[in-house]
Amino acid sequence: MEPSVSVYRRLLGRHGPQHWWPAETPFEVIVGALLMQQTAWRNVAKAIGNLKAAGLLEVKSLAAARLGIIRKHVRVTGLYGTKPARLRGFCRHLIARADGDLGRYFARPTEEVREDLLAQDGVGPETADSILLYAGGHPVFVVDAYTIRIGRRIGLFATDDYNEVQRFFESRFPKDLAGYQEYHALFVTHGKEICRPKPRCAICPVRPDCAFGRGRDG
DNA sequence: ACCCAGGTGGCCC
DNA sequence: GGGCCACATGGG
Repeated sequence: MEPSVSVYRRLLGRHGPQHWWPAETPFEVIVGALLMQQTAWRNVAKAIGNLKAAGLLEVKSLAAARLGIIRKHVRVTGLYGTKPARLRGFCRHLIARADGDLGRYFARPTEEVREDLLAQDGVGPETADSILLYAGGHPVFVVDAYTIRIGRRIGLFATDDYNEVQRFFESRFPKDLAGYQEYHALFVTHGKEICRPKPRCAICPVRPDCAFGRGRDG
């Protein structure tokens, strides 16, 4: 059995369907992806709630808002020296590029949209792919720290290079939107719950209830 | 008082 | 092109 498939099945069996991304609209996915960087989802949820309450969870209003106002709402997610400008800059780009219409923005070949996303300040490979996969409906495999950590520990691959890991999955796992969405979500859920960055000590390096059984990871 | 979080961009070599 | 580092709040 193809390893990437069996790992997927084990994660699914262990955690169940995740139904990601947790957002109401594609625009919320984008805002969430930009705010998510290096913080906990709980804080992103608060920030999104703040923006929504202020009527700023919409392309044009956010594009027109003052940085200080945006900062006030997203401060809880940290890195507020950069996130507000990136958020607003991205919205302005959406307007310039597609009149703020996401359907129109995403209506191009995947690679073209991906290049456009990567050209935006604050949008690296993971953020771009998350947006493509969860907001744009483009089937790209999202790689994140958990994907790399877990994949390496269970011997799926040895690299820690984003593109290599992405190719690993895209060339083995069936190319399917729902499957990609679910797989990435499962990696994150498993990682948050079990796969710690560093072993705390030699005696209890990992949690024992990992879906991959004993061994090194968890 | 640490360590970590679903990264990214800027430096330095 | 790879290897650090700052960015900043909130929670364990």
